[in-house]
Amino acid sequence: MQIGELAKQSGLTVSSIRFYEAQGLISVSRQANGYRAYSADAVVALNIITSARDAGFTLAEIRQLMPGDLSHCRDGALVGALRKRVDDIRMLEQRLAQTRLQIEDLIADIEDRPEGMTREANADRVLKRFKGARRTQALGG
Amino acid sequence: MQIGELAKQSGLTVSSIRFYEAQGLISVSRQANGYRAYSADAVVALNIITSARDAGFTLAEIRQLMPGDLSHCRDGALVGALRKRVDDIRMLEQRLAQTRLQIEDLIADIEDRPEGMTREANADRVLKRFKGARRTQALGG
DNA sequence: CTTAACCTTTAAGTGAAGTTGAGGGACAAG
DNA sequence: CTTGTCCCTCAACTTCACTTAAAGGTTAAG
Repeated sequence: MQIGELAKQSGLTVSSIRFYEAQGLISVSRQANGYRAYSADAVVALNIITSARDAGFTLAEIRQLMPGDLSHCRDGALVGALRKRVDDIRMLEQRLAQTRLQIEDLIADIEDRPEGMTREANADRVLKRFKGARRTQALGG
Repeated sequence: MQIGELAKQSGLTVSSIRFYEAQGLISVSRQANGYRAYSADAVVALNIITSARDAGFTLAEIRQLMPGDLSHCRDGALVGALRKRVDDIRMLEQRLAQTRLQIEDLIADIEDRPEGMTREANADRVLKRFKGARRTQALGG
């Protein structure tokens, strides 16, 4: 598969794919003419990258997480790579769940202001809930 | 409250708060000496902005969504956008969970290698399953 | 009156994540 | 052998979300 086809299948632009390669997130072999030659795995890799990015991982973080080439894994190495993938997905899931809970709390706070409560009283009420709920906010890693 | 105090209470920097103001996300009145004068509501507003940003909204989007006055939060645009984001995250979580289960099954399968099968034959067997399993993955979004 | 900790503005700088453009090569169809 | 559509590299540009710097005003304490 050439880069244009991969772009279509992954929904990314050609330039983004080249950019990800330059950043060390993916690697690729070349045809005799210098064109990049991708296997179907590349679509999966790009989908993982996109999901991770959507979940708030930086490209630098994703570079750490991405296994090199799954097809070169043999026996123990393959299981190792798969386990690592499972761990990565678990991390992603945790981050997503946390973000979602934070938003759900926020919606509840916005909507639950009791009738007749002053803005200031509500602000206090909301603040108290925030301080409890928003401890684990930082996305960095 | 002056801007330094608001920065402490919100966990943002003074410069971020001024930046948000310059971007039209918040407004503020002034003391006689020109200093910004914030009410307790500002802390809540900044927490909403931070949550929305963590959820992937750009500042431009947040500017559209932010109610001018917190007491009119029921107006719905903000809550509606937040709910949609929650739905998106839920879908992503489901896909990730499914992918993870597939990989975990696969690991179990590898470790269950039939007696007498060479490691290489097993790797081939597993890789074929892997490619099959990942076809239904659709992590993107 | 000085010092220190606040605050003000405007402008420029930074880092992440790409996008765009220049200048060219590869290759199939007519 | 031109035309068109792919592809290549490399460098510059853009957008977003801030941060930092420069130059100075305000206020309380000693």
